[in-house]
Amino acid sequence: MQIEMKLLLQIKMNEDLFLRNPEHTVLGRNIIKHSIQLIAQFGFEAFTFKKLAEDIGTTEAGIYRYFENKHRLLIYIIAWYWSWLEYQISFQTNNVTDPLIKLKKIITLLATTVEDDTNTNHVDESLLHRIIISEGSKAYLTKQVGEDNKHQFFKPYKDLCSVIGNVILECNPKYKYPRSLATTIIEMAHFQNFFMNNLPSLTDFGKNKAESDIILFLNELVFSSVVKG
Amino acid sequence: MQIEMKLLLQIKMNEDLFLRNPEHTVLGRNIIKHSIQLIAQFGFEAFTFKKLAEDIGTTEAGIYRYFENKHRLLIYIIAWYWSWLEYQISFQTNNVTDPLIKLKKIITLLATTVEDDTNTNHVDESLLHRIIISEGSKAYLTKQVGEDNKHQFFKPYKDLCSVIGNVILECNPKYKYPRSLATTIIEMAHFQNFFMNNLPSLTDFGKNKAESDIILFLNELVFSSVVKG
DNA sequence: TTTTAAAGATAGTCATACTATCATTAATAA
DNA sequence: TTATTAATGATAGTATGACTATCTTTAAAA
Repeated sequence: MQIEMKLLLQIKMNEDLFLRNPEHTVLGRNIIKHSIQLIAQFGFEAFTFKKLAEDIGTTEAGIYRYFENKHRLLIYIIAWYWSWLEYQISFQTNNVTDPLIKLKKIITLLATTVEDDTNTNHVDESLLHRIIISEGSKAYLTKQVGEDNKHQFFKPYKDLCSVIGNVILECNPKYKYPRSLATTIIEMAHFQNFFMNNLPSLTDFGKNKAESDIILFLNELVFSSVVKG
Repeated sequence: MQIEMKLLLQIKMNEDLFLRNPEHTVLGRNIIKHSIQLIAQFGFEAFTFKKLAEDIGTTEAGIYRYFENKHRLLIYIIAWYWSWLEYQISFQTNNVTDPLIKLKKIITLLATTVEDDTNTNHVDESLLHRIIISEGSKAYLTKQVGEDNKHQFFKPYKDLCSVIGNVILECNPKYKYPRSLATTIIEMAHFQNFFMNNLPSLTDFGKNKAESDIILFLNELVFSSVVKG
């Protein structure tokens, strides 16, 4: 018998997002796992707590003990993703001194389809990445955005934006729009992907449908404005 | 008594979007008018045909005679906006020979809060602009995007993208990503506005909250990559 | 062994997204 | 003018979604 050593990555989530911490119980982790699967498969609009409950083999009321409503659950898994991604970025750009290389690496990480991270048991990052692409902006494009923001629900996204903004400033301390450029990179990494696969004539990647082309576009866009005379 | 001359702007809409043409009847025009008001006020999620019917003074069934469901109605008014905007752009850049000036003008038009166009009676473009900002991407960020695309529902958006892409190519025939840059301009003109007003720390416009700053950012972004050595 | 927390089971409320039907009104054609 | 048809009004009804409430069972901790 072999003893397995496994470093489990735990992400600390905003307590206001849930009624009962889903990380702490089997049912809770099942809720996260199956909601990621269902939202990725059917889209957020068609996703209901009833279907989720059936999928898990529990009841609707059981889900409501963890999450107030499906919007909170969406914000939860999306916030989780941004936190995880920020960790990935800090990990993968560790020891990189050249900020230009760092920024390039970040763009690649943002625009590349993620593989499932085996350090997180119940979360399939590859599915989550697809959710971010098609549902990500629905987290904040609501009338409650102000309320949700007061609860700090968007902190992971803001933190990521801030990290990227700082790397941009390292590249060029005089650049005037580090945060707006950061959100542009994040949003466009995902929108161009969505367009490429669903409305290809809105992009220049219709033929190849290659993520690498999106990365080239973003690099060209970012480095022309950040690095110049 | 004075005879008023008024040029009424009529936009030809995709027939598949409606069951009965709303432009042709009083009730139809009321549906458009009031849905724009209600969606702008309460957001698309909270918008229902029942509320719309009550607002107009008709019944739910009455609305269903014009639109299959609220998503089609959303696509309708958004498609209308893109068509109207393309007309505005062609009008306002008419006789401008310098493509750089043309592109600058386009960026300004995209990022500036619209005033109500008195050539369109039942449509309040200023409200529509706010809808585009917070609900615009919900038109296509769905699982039915493929089906809707087959119906050509996104043609006005694509046409606008194509127009802007061509101006970009006029500026620099060698530029490799005219369409992706066009969608980036369009989406960012609206997302930066939304962020500025709702999640300001995601932008560099939090202090002033001025659209003019968004325009400066977009100009800087676009012209650095389009025009260079 | 007692207490408590979590989960299961079931029921019920209210709103939303529709569909169906029949009567009324207004415009148009014979 | 009347007959016909198109649009609307009025009303009802179904299925589903988004919850809330309550009661019982199970499992873990004190």
